[in-house]
Amino acid sequence: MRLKINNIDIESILLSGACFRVIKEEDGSFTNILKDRVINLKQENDYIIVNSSNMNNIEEVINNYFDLYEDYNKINNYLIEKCPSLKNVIDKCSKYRILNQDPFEMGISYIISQNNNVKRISKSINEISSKYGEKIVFNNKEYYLFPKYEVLKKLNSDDFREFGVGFRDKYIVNYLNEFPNLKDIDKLSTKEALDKLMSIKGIGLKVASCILLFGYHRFDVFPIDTWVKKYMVENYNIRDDVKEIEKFSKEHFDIYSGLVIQYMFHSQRNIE
DNA sequence: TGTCAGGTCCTCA
DNA sequence: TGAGGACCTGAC
Repeated sequence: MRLKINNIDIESILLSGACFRVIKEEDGSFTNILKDRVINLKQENDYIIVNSSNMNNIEEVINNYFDLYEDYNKINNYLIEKCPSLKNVIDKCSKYRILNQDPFEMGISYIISQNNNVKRISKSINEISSKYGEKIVFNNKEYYLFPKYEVLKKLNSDDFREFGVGFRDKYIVNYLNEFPNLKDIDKLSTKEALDKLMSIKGIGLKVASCILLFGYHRFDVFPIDTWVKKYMVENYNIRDDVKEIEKFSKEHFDIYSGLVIQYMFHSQRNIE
């Protein structure tokens, strides 16, 4: 199926580091495992060619996944008006979007991400999925969906240690124990939601922020990591201090701080 | 062989 | 209140 898309670059979005299960194919397309299906996408200018193990509702699935219902032009114009120095970085990221990904999967993925690198994070997530996720055969290859909560909640820390997650094994178990209490998180204020996530031992500010930004689509959190710190220190002449960066972000980027920080991370890692 | 990775927790001033 | 070290592990 061929779908019209507006002003996005799927390669830079999928390889931005927020998506741990995407595979870049030799033909330039991308195979990715979503919550309930495997998709293969190839961008040709303003169109993407979509193939999937499940074509049901596919247009809506793609539009939602790439956040195409959100008006980023409007947000970007608002940000440039509020903070003109952002124009440069926003221009570089005009085709970037925050993906709508599964909150449960994001929780476990970002717990695994702490003090870790993308290659190893992906390896652990793929191995957990291969052992406990539903098998999908697509284009004559086997893929595995991310396992359901009901399956993973039966596991203990030793079961997770098998997948190379190291000391994070018990953090994952803590998260699984608390996950049922997170179902109303959308109703909480951002601060309440962060506090709730951070009450789980093994989830700090950075991981909680990533879960809210990438799993719950909260644009007003601050996932400040080493890349973002570097950018802010170099470009805004502020101290290498999370609290100071957070204060600055809130003042200058308002309810879209998380998006701006992601733009900075994106431009710092992929462009400069 | 040592260092590092998109952090968090714990201990100790 | 915050600085500094420990923590799993595999890639380079």
